[in-house]
Amino acid sequence: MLVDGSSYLYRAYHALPELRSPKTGEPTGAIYGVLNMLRKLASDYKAQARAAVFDARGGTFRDQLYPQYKATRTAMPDDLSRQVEPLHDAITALGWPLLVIEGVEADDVIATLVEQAKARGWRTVISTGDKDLTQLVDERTLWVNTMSNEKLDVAGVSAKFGVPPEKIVDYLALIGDQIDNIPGVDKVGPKTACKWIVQYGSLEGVIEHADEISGLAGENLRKVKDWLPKARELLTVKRDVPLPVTLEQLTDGKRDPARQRAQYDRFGFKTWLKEVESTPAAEIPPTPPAVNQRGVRTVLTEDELRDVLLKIEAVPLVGITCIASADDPMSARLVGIALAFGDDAVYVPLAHNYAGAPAQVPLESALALLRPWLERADCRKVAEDTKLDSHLLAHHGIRLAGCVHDTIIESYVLEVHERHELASLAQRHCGWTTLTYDEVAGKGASRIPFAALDVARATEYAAQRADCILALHDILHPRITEDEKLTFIYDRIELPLVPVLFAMERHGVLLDREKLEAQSTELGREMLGLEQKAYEAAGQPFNLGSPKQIQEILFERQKLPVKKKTPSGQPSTDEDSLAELALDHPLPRLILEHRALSKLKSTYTDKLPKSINRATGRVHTTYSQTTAVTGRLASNEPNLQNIPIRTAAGRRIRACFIAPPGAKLMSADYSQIELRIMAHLSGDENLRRAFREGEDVHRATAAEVFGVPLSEVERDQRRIAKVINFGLIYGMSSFGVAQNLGIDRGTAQTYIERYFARYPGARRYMDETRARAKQIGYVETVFGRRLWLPELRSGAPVRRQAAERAAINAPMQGTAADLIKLAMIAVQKWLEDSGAAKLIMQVHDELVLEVPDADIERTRENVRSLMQSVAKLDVPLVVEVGVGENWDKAH
DNA sequence: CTGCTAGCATA
DNA sequence: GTATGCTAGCAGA
Repeated sequence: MLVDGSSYLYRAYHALPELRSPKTGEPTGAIYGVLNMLRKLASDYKAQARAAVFDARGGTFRDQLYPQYKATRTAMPDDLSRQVEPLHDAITALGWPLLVIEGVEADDVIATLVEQAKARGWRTVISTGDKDLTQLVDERTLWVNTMSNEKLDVAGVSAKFGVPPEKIVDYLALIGDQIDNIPGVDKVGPKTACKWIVQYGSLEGVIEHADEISGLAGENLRKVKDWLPKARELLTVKRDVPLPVTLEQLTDGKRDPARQRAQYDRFGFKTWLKEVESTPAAEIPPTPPAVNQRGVRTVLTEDELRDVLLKIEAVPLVGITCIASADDPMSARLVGIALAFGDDAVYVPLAHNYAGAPAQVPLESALALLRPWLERADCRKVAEDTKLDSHLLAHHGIRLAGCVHDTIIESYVLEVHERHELASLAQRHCGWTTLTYDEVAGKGASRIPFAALDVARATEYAAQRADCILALHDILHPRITEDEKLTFIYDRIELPLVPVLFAMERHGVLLDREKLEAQSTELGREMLGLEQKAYEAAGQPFNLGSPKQIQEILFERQKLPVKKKTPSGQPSTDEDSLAELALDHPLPRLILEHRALSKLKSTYTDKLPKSINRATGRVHTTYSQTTAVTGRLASNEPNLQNIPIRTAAGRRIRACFIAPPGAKLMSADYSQIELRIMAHLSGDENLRRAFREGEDVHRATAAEVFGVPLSEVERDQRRIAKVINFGLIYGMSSFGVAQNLGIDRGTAQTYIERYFARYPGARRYMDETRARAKQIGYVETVFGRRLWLPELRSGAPVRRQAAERAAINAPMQGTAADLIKLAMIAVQKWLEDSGAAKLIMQVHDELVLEVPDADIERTRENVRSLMQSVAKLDVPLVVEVGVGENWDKAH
């Protein structure tokens, strides 16, 4: 709730009858008017953060931009200026945060806070008498004039002014602002301004077509067209002014009844005075913080634990978090459990083992007591990373159940771009500064195992976490349920996926350790040979793994031409540059070959055997469900989603992913999933037909772009078409396509134009996506997963264009992610009900299963049909399934 | 030991 | 041109 105090100050002063204090004779009308408004707003809207914002005395950056700014405005009448200080006092006594920032106007402060709110996914109400601020309205930002009771959302702004919020500044620039002394076009008022903007799209459009506009207005337009961009700049609110506060700090302060009494008495506000006097200070409820923090205690005996058990069985939802002995989920063990319920937050230490540690409930007896509650599905829990807690408890033989919610996932669904770890969430949503793991356990080398941590300190940390989990859930979950689309993503996709990923991680993948080690040896041998040749070619030995040394040898000693530079201005030695140099010189080729081998050896053949879990003999990656902003999963420690496939040497590594005796690996991958989604989203007839008729889509594209029959498409033509198809998914430019194909920009542009001529629906879709995203501030997948892209409105072209490309790509990449997640849930369900195979990996558009030999045919057909029928798009979904003794042969 | 850059593996 | 994670080298603490 952001109130433009200054706009109301003037309006209240002029609109209300002159009012004076019977006691002191000082003017009070504006004070009364503004306070009255704030009272009304406070009762009309419950806000998580609020501020009354006023202009500061003195100039702003706009005066520098335009010396005549507000030049015609007369000085503030004395009767009004005398009311400013008392009003500010009264506002703070009311408990409202007050903002008066030097050098910028209230408008800019409000705009900046609106941006902050948007970044947090919050809704905002701007209360102001100033129509200029309708430029800030969007799907989550409402404009209200509390004096006239007028409310405008996006549709309201368009209806009132005839132009949408993002065109308001263009519109205002044409009309001008008499009050601020910003001239517009003479004889142009709301009607003409609206007409022109609708006709030419924008202020730029109007200026471009100035010569075509007839009549007096047209003449006047031509006179001032060079001025108009500046007028617009003056009228555009700044959304990024530095502020001394963030939204989290704009919570209601304490009301000060004593000060209120003194003020109201002095001003002669009798009714309010009575109100304050009749409510004893103690009874005035302080505005509650977003949530109450719970009482924290340590549970050290079985009796206490039994007591806790009675309580958690009686409450509808318990916040739970397990404390682990180590970072790696598969080797960590339980050190303690924290629970939050009702007014309590408790920590049950179970394995603190430092000298002098208090006696604790023995792990085994505690788990025996808690097991029924932990394993019961109808004992409802909310955790902050259910998958992690499930692993920890599973090591101790407990199958955690009843995790009906997960705050990390709630945050991911609501605000994918934010950080989701608990400390950030608590700060953002509750305004709480919490202990972090690094703070209590130390970081880096000085980190101590949690089991060595003082129980009191551990309690503070752990119980606080459980407390935050429950509090955050109360804040986040309602925001999901009030939105049908986000509810689907949360309830039907993300939450049910958690146990699927848990099972995959836990089962793990089998590697052929000997084969990998043999490859390491062989790669090392080949690298040595290349090194010798490289030293010879360079005339001296050097480190082939050092870009810096390569740069010295190639560009300083051998004086080879620099093809491109790194972002830091160094001559680049990346693959493209070296490949170009390799055409004329021997050394770059040797470096490239060495690099390729070195990558495979260091990242894969050396590292993968080290990641085999000693206890299980398998590799257990961790899938992060809350990393990728598009909705994809990410895999780490080790990353199993970037195992090589393109080169022969790379495929040998893939061949080291094997099935146990009596089983095979099965790979099921969606064919051209993102292009199919584009065909669906864009509705392009030509593209849809190609997929419906089962054509090779790159070949079909080549036929269209090069105007040849399908059967006569040449290899090179298909290759070019493929690059364009991918470019499309990435929000391509001619520059990117040119770069990729090694052709000039003009030729690339010609290809793209021919493409769009043959697929007009695709072009329309791209344009509409960009425009709509800019208008509403976000893009979404077919299933309603939402990505906010505030940079779409950035003034910096590079950032804005990057956001535009993300806006094009995210719906396609994200819908693909939604689809395969739904498929995983369906496949897992089938496997649990009637299959014998195990899901073991996901690589964005591919699922990998470990299948007993006897079950292969059944599994193949069921997995295929489940994946293909997971959703009904406008084009068929096609899944290709392969089976083999290793991952390479399964393709 | 930590944090950064350059480079490169995947979809 | 989209989205990731990991490694080696290197500089500074």
